[in-house]
Amino acid sequence: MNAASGLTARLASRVVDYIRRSGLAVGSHLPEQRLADAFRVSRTPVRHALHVLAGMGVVARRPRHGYFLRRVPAQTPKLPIRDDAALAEERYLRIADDRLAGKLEDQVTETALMRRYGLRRRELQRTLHRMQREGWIERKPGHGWMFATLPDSVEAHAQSYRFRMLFEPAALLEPGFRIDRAELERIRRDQRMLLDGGVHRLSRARLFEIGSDFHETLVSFSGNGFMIDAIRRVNGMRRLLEYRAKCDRGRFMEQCREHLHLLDLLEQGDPGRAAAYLRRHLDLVREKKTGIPSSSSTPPRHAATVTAQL
Amino acid sequence: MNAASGLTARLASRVVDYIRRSGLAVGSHLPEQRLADAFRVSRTPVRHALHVLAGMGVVARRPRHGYFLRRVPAQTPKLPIRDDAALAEERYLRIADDRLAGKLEDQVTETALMRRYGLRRRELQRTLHRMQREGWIERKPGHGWMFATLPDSVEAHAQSYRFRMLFEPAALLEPGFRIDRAELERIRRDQRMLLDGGVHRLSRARLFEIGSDFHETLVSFSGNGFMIDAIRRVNGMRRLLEYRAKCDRGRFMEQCREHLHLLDLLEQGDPGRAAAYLRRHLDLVREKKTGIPSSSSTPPRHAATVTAQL
DNA sequence: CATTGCATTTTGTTGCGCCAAGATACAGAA
DNA sequence: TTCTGTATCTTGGCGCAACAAAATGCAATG
Repeated sequence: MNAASGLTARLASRVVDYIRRSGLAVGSHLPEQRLADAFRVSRTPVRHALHVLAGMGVVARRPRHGYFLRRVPAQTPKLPIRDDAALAEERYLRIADDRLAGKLEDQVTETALMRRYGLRRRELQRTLHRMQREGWIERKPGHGWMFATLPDSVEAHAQSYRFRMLFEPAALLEPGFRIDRAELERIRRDQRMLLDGGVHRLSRARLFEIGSDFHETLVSFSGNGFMIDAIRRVNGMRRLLEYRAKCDRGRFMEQCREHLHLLDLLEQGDPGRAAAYLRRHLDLVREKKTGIPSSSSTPPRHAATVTAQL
Repeated sequence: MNAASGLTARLASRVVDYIRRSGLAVGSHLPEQRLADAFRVSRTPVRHALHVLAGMGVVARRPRHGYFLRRVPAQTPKLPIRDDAALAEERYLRIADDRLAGKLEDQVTETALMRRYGLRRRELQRTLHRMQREGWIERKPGHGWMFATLPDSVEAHAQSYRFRMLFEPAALLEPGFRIDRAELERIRRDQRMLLDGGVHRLSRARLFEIGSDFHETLVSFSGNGFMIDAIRRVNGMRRLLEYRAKCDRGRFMEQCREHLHLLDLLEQGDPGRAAAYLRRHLDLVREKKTGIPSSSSTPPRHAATVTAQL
């Protein structure tokens, strides 16, 4: 059973999800068209997915009758996915690491990179375009690419936190703010897991991911597409910015506790306090990361003037 | 003299700029290598650019001696540019317009669009990818694309202004805030020109552009890359959002006056007041565009709580 | 020796055709 | 009917080759 095409693998996972969610009884019939409609695809890929699941013993096929549920799969939906995204990520990181480690010149050509990393043009281009979007490489006017002088890590960090402090707390106060219980529970579980030893067990990359996801999920509750977009983009640059910063796992646990407290505040239905708390949280992290003391030392006149308009 | 390749055209413009800026005397020699170094390209495209300029009478060629300045070109650097970006924009708008006018189904395939608009795959895909980034179309799992249900125009508008009110005024208070005199004068001239009848003379598209540019330039003074990115993205969606909103040219002139006043405040070196003014300006525009009254009617408790942390 | 003129090499884009994967249509079984 | 099984059509990704554009090297010139 080879890894199948992207879609069939993804569908297989989604079908498993669907089964577990819908609480179907063992023996239930799984009509192809029903699933196809649910997932907005045609029957063909659904059929392939079911074939894969049959191989895993989740469903059984009765010729001329279709597929039937055989056992509700264990918690893990299993991932035999030919993980394109992960491969792309790996390529990205390989180049990013080399660049940040000073192993790549300021100016490079595509073919040189293709040779060096054994990539095909398409793959490389996708990676370069991503970097371009993130603003740390740009095309030269003629041929080749040029790495932008990396924004000074500390200053960029400070900038990102000042930006976040503006809109993340405000996101909690948006008129469209609605908590998605399931999502909230998910990020709460993640944070608990981190406190429960995960901080020391997981890779840095994974820690980044969970942290980013926490804030992204909160902002997504606001329903404000512009803010959601903003937090995504800031998060997209976090890894780059934090690459050289050391990872203080002690401080990280503190952050988790703050995250959990924030969730509690939210659930108590007081978005005002939650927002204020989030703001202080961000300010603390900012101070820790950049060493620049809180802005409360700057004359508060400006801020007061601005917010007086509220 | 055909439109030449993108780079040569762009170079031609830049060379003209360079000539006008450097105040070279008529008759000066323009060594290819010097220009090539200045623009970070090789001599080849520089030579092509000079050839084009020779055709326009800006420079003269003496065989075996190279190119010499013949007359310092008039104010306008002239644009014989085969404007790729503009073509892309046109394609984008053509599809966007049709969609917004309800002429396109919710689900479409690439080839259908290619036929309908006579585009090549590459061109279409670039357009679709842009739309995807902007969040109003997405791939179906299998084949084809699906237009997302457009965010309700009024609500999206309100969201964008709430977002802008958070960070645009704050941009003026960023520690790295530095006014670029030349840029400031440029946008001031633009606004004056609008007041001076431009509002009624120019196309809607051009009005959009000048308005977007005004705010983008202000935010760019902050030096905060995240905020600059944010305003660019918000502006990128403005045209789409305002497509169906009527264009009130009277109100537009009022906006221009406010813009000019804002520039005055900035020049007086009081960013605090400028920020406050900008915030009120945005709030007024928001109210005008969405009909939703100012948020001051909502309990100010939240805002106060948040900003108390400043 | 700096610079042009020209030839050659390198680079990156575009068009085209192929093919796996998805959509669709239809016949037949339950 | 409703659903499966199967055949056929369509879509869109991928690699290759050709081409245009840019870089590079070198001889010739003032």
